[in-house]
Amino acid sequence: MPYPVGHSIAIRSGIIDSARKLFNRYGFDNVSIDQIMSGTGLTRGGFYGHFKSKSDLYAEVLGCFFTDPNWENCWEGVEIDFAGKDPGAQVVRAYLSSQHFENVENSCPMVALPSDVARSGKSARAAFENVFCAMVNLLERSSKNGAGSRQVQAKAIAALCVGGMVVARAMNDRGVADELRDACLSVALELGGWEVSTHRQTKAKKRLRRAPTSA
Amino acid sequence: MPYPVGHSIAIRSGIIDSARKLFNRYGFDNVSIDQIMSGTGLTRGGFYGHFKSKSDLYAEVLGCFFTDPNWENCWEGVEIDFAGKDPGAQVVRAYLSSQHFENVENSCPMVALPSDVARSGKSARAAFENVFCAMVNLLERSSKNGAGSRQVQAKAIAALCVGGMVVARAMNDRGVADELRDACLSVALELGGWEVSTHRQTKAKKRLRRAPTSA
DNA sequence: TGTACATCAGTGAACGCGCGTTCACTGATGTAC
DNA sequence: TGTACATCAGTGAACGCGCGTTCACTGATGTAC
Repeated sequence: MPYPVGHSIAIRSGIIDSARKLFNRYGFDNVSIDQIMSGTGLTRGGFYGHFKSKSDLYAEVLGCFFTDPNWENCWEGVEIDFAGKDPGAQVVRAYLSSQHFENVENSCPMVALPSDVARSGKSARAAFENVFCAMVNLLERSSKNGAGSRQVQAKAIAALCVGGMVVARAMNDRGVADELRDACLSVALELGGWEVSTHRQTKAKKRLRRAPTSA
Repeated sequence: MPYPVGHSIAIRSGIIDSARKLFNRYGFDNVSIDQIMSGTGLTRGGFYGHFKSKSDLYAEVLGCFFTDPNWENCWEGVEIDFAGKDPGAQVVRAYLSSQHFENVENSCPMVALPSDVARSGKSARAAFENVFCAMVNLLERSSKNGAGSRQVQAKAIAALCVGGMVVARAMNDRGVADELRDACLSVALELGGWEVSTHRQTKAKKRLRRAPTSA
């Protein structure tokens, strides 16, 4: 069945999507073009009809990862009401949730690929920085803590979220990892001046998949 | 000059040392045996006189990274007086110092390789977990904060240290990275109930190299 | 409506390169006599 | 002390494999007449 319904653009974004998930799971350097193309149901030769080279794809996925204007869409499976009450608290809860912990494929790339990015070039690091700063800004605007500098607190909260998840993912014992997430969550909520709810499990709901956005 | 002074053990630990630095810099998967052996002044063939395979070396370096009983020796360039005043505060200052930020080769592997470890097997993750827990224990014992659970605080402090550094390393702008380190430092010191000194630059002193320990 | 041709996305064999691994060889050191 | 041999760490050419990339080919779709 060499000619399915969709046309070029759909296949192209399918390749990017396949690459995104594989990168999250195996890292930037451990994914072959064969694997990526298999993920879309095609063979390796077809790849070069859509991308000039592997590093071309690399750059494009990075953009998709990090420079989406709705950065909250970068990591999926989580729904946040940005107009609702305490969006910062919602972000923190969702970020440190067990859903996000388990969903490696659709993880926030800051959690899945930080050391990979640290070894990468300027553009990757700049993109990472943008996303982190966007997260910090959101947290700062939503903060309710009167004591001390809100900006400093927001930075620490973001570092707690990302760092807590990165470390939790690198652990072997799920129980220890869960305790770490919980500890980071309660301290982060306190730092933001948000209510520490009794039921720790976040209210984040699974979404199926975001609709494939244009661009 | 094929036969320098040292004998087998010295060369073996030289290989491990070379690998350790290269892993810190390029990640587990981006280092070839050629590179490792070049770092010791030998050629690739000689490698297999010391190790059964590349994954053998991998496992051994991991042990050297993470399971050293003096985990503080895992990351170098920093001197901490564990019998002195507030060793926890010293660790936090040293961990988030610009020296540690800059010294990628001798970095704490938790900062340099977290996503690599997350993708690795049980043993790597267990080793990572041990080091992190050792850090948490040290911080907990040294904590002076009376409010709330010290264990929860210690976990958050450790996550702030590791996470702050991981994120800072993945950024492009040095100034933004420095601000993040500073923010994490002041919040971490507050969480531990330690004095936030006015001069932020840590008192950590460079050491030349730790003496090659036996085993 | 039907035929012939152009287009074009995808195929899969093939190429080149890098890297892990092997192995016959080298040459210095240590030892037996 | 001197000679012959064993040992042994390291050398570097070679092998096989995986992967990025190329390219001639295939076969379905669209279009001209």
